[in-house]
Amino acid sequence: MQNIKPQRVLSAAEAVGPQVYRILREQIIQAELTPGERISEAEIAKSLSISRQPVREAFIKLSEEGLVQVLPQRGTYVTRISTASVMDVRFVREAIEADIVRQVAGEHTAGTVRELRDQIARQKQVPQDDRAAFLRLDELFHHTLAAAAGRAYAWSVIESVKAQMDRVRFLSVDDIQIGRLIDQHERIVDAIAAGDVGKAETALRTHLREILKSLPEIARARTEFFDGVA
Amino acid sequence: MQNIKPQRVLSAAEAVGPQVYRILREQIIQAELTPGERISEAEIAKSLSISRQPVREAFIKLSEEGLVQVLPQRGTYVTRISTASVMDVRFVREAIEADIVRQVAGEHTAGTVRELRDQIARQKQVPQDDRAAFLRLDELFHHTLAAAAGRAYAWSVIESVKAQMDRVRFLSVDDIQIGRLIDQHERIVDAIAAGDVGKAETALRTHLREILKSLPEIARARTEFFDGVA
DNA sequence: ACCACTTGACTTGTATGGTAGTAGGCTAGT
DNA sequence: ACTAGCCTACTACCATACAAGTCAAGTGGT
Repeated sequence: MQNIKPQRVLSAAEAVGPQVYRILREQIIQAELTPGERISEAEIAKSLSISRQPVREAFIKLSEEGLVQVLPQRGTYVTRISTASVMDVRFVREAIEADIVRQVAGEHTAGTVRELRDQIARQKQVPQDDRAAFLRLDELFHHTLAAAAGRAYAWSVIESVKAQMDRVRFLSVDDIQIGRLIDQHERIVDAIAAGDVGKAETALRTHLREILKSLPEIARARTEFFDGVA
Repeated sequence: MQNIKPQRVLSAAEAVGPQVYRILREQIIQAELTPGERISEAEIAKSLSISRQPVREAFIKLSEEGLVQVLPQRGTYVTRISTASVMDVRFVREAIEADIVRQVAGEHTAGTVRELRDQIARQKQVPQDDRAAFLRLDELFHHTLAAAAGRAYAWSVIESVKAQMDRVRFLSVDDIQIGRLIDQHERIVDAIAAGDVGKAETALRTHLREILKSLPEIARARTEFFDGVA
């Protein structure tokens, strides 16, 4: 007798734990699981028709990323966003990407410049209100920079770290900003094309500091998502 | 030779999983668990008189750090050191620490300079053959720099990443080097004391590139610890 | 001699049971 | 009415049982 399962959302090809991790991570970043919310192993396991063990492993990984807080024998909670930790993450990201972009500018190949300019063109076509789409393209842009420098590992470090930043970016409300961010992308690529290492670096650092400007405003507007220690 | 008594080596105050992780991590870095060696959940669980579950969680974390490779239904192996991944990690570390030392030099306080010089004095007192002792002091030195910049989080990222480098450093054979490393420490601190941001940065970058000089030699001398793709 | 196949002892992955600890509501006692 | 203390329901953590895959040695047939 075939056991007809209610359309399994999880792939059988991969271990279940990592899949649960990715699902929850996505939901936290997109604020579907709201900061402060309590989540439980048993509940999520039940909703996915799996056991508690893989869920537990996902919780552990999320807690290492600072997305949830596990209190033994008490419960697990989605962390509130901390402005301090966002700035910490941003610092690390800027440091790594600064060296990446220096390298790209130093060995600038025509191919990558063309690719980057192409991406910028696509960024401009994104409708003003579709923030998620722009964020995906922004992600791709930075990833492409890392790939062009042959720094796949460095990018993986950034990825594992930048979730805290992404949560904030997802909350951003003012769509006007997108235009400015694209301008900054253009400045970065221009510097790379010109082979101007210093200018490329400062352009990138400026770009990644943009979040600092909007952060206080967002924290004020969405106090329920942030922790108290401003 | 069966080791320790059934007496519990693990603390009851902390969860068992993280403790196992730290134990195994230390053993891998110090090459007590040799590259290529096969380890099993059940075996380690038995030797520590615990169940497989915490060991499994430790394995997962080690695999994320690239210290072991988990092959489902086949086994778990201590990874061989890859020169490529050592260089990848080094790149990330240099990028982060460069920005840290820039910051420290920019806001140089007399207290930290004194502390750092004090540490250098202690480094000089380490006997030539006690490499482990020097490595501890070197670790402390870099950690102090990060702390002085108020970058505890950035340091935690470095720590979670630098295991691959530490494995190599532990294999270093020539004790002569230690003197040179201490000289480099002094140059870094001198630049910080002088408030010379640029000089401090280049001094640190030079310092962290030192490993690149010895790496090929070590890889040649200990081929059994390294993977083939040189 | 050689090869297809079986078998069984491994491995990690998942499920489930048991334990200690916490939190908050409820009861019993004042 | 009020409070101390128990009680229940819940939690994460650990242990144990089961499932599924891998691999190599062994077996029987050709």
